[in-house]
Amino acid sequence: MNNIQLKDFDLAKTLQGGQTFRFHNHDKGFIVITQKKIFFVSQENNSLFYDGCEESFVKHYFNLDYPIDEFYKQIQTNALFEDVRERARGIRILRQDVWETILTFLLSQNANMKKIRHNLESLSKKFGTKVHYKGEEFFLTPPLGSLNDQHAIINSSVGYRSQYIYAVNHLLTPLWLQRLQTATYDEAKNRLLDIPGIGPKVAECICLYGLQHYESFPIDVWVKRAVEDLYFKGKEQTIPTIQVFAQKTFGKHRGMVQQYLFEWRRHKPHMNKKNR
DNA sequence: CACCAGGCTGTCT
DNA sequence: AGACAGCATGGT
Repeated sequence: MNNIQLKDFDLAKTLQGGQTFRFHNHDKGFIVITQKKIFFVSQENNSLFYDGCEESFVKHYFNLDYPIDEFYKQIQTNALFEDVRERARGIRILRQDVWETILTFLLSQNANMKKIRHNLESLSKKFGTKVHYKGEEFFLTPPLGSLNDQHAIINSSVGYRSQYIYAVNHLLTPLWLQRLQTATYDEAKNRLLDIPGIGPKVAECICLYGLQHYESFPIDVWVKRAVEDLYFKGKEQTIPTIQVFAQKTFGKHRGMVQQYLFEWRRHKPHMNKKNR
């Protein structure tokens, strides 16, 4: 088994934090599935073990070269609460394939994490390549252009999102994706908003997880509640208000802060159901 | 049974 | 510009 020495990284929090949904527990670690690869990772203290892929891929995918010290310094001084920092310490923004983030977050709207996972598994079983790994059977994430059977999509339990999946699959091209990757944050977001089924929240997720625009700040119900709880005395705010607040308060790398807030709010004891 | 989930679209003010 | 129902499905 190969291994990388690192610090200030938490594999479990990074994988389980709602950025990707295609991983399975395996042997005290995880089997991670993408469009082109399936690999194993586990962590013990400051060692990251991996198998089935190159070291360069692991470093890239888990964003291990991200300037984390600089980020820690910044959040010391920008009014991010101590317990949020401690709860989410070690999280990184994954560097995922753009198409995979488009597919993933089209399937994420008005669903919970378990449902999103189910949606992706279901589509992968129908359209993804079957692979065998460590004695088990898996299906890679369906690539762009492979989701051509509208009836099969409708019958895959993704609900009303099926129409968006079918449409985006033949609307987008490799060239379009390539241009998206060289666009600025504002350009990229606007182009994504032209796609049916992609609104502000999903566009922000794609910009952050698929294009590494750290100034994007996706606001879902959890992040919204986190900001309202911590900075507005629990009083409800509109999403544009929170967007402006985040820009002013959290700076250029507010995408990371967003990930911290999501992690913190989702695990806040006894506050994750009724009565906020 | 009702309500919610990493929301978006169309419609009506 | 803002409010708001409707949307498919699965979980609680």
